[in-house]
Amino acid sequence: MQIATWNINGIKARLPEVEYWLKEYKPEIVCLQEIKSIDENFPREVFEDLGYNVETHGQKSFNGVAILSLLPFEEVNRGLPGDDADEQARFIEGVFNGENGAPFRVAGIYLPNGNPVDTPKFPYKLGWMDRLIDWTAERLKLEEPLIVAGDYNIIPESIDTHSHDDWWGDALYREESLERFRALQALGMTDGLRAANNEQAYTFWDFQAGAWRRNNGIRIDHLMCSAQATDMLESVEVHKDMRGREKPSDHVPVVGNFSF
DNA sequence: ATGCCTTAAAGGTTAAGA
Repeated sequence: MQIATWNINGIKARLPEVEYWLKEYKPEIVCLQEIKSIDENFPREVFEDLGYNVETHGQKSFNGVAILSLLPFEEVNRGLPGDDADEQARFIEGVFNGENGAPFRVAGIYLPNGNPVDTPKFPYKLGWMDRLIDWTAERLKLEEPLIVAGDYNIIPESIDTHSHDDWWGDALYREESLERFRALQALGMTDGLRAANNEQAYTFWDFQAGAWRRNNGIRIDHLMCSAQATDMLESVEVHKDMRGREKPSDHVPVVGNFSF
């Protein structure tokens, strides 16, 4: 089973690319971020025609997440718990039944960027991560396969950037952010690509300054897996080719191949 | 990079992104 995450940077502009990619790879479950659309305007029929069940958590203009699934949803939850005042659409969770009938969970997240760090955006990011840690700790008690997939806006290690010095200090790559990412790992969530392939692979290249041409990328899109999911993880592919196409997103799909 | 592009949504520009 292929479970994927992709920050598409606007469904309206990216629809042809997403459609092409779904037809090419037919992943069972896809978490999309930055749909930049309200639920009513999300082109769900396009995906339903391809056999996907569609659940969205959108908002006007910015953010917004969705899950596309060839499997029926047993349950859907929207919004990261822990702050009723948070109106940003950055979290959606789906529960599915595997081949053996046992449930597994996939959450799609768009973790706040947090820049600039001297503005409220940074404490918002840290608070969001604290809530994600709390939520993850609760879910892990279920001892189910759990995959939290998404744009984490976190560079885990120096190998995940073309330049440690250029990025260190940025909200994506500094102590306060990384200590929370490590807290997720300490709970038992495993970085899928590092565990399965352990290779350098960027998932984002800026639109500006020839970042793609110069391969100035960073790895910020992750498949974090509970022990039960990691046991069934066979490989992780980063679909780098999608960045070189006609109207690309600045992120590329990250796809996990699981044995369930 | 003091945003060097690209997006959405507005509205003849602005805010946001990482």
